[in-house]
Amino acid sequence: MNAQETTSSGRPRGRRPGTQSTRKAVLDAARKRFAADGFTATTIRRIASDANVDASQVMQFFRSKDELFAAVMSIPPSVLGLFDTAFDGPDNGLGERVVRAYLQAWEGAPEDSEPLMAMLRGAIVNNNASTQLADFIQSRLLDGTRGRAADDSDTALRAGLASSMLVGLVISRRVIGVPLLSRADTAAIVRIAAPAIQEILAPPANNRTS
Amino acid sequence: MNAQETTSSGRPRGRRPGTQSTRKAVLDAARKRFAADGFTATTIRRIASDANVDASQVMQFFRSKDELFAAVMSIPPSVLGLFDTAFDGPDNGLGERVVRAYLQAWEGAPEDSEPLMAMLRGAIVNNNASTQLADFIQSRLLDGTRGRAADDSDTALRAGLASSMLVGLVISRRVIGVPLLSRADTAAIVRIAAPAIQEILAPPANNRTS
DNA sequence: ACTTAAACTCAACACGCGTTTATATTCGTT
DNA sequence: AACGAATATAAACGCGTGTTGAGTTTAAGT
Repeated sequence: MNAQETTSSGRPRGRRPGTQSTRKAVLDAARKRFAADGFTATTIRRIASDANVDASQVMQFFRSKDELFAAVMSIPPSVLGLFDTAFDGPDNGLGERVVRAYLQAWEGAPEDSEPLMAMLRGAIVNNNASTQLADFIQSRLLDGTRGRAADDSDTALRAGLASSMLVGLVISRRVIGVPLLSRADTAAIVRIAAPAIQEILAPPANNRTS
Repeated sequence: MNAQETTSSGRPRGRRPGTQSTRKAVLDAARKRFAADGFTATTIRRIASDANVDASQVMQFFRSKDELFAAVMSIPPSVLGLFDTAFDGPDNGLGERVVRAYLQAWEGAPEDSEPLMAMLRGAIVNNNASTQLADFIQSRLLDGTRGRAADDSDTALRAGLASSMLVGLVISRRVIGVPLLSRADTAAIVRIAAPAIQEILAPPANNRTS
């Protein structure tokens, strides 16, 4: 099955897939909506209307709301790069670089932050999103901490812990909207949070287990 | 208006309010459901069925889904006490006591943790919940830190920051379900997180601003 | 010209939701 | 016994949802 009529020269017949401009428009609208309103509150009809497209076209390109959401959620490479480079350089200042990386990822350019916000908002309601966010929290810092200190069994735990705490900070600022935290500027937050994260990722010897 | 038929002795007529057993059953079922499934995924019909009650009775006792949710979310006094007492004692060990208080509040007895879980899960979708959680994050630690250190302008910020981070930890463990963090036992988490929180709430002098 | 498939439009379906209305039953009070 | 409020039951309403299918138009191939 799935056989396609071919000419003698083996080329497919019929109209060729055009510019994917419509698909792109839908994807853009979906990313914005999911990031702003969350998974449940976002409707396919609304996305379609935002993209000036019929709702059934959305279903044609992406096969369901879940698949559309999954397509929106993937973490942009530019964000991954942000975290990778955060670990370059000496232990000294590690906490600050990591905190900055988190804040920048979630508060930087819309193309970067929207998928992350969608992931964050969706994680409570959508299984796909919570798995993805769990992966993110669990593994993102691992590369950075690996080989940095004596490789105890709790290096991974430390990485996950720091990550979860920083995600909590972002949630409070951007999702819940705690006034005190939303209002505070990046510099103040970095100043306070950086030493704490440093303490977790590269603790002084007297706090370590082994 | 709202006048009620009264007898000559001024007492109201008609059947008196009975035991509130049904209302209580609904409230219990709702608390469990909201905590487990979140606001949107929880339906009134399901709550009613859990409580062996007709859905329209739920509407009679609580006037809407939102009001029912609000009734469920209030933070239990026993939890508030937990935080109050966490700040008794010396600066030394403050971080550990606070971390323990958070973990215990969210992982202790169901009567304590369910409203908090409902609040957490609801905060993404329900305005009421996010306001309540914002209040919680912003103010819970304030009492504890007040008067503890020189009362800089950023004492409140430090309190909110620590709170948001610990909430992030709880979200990762209990809502998102990051395997690494869910699996880890309380002792390990306290050991790693306590110094970081201590660093935020009662930082060494060289990290402070004023 | 004719065929094929992609892109698009329109209308409808089935379902579950929060909520309302109407009606029946219980039961303390007069 | 009669009343009236508290409580319970049953059926339905209106709406928005994700999703489907049928039909039309457009573009690329022979």
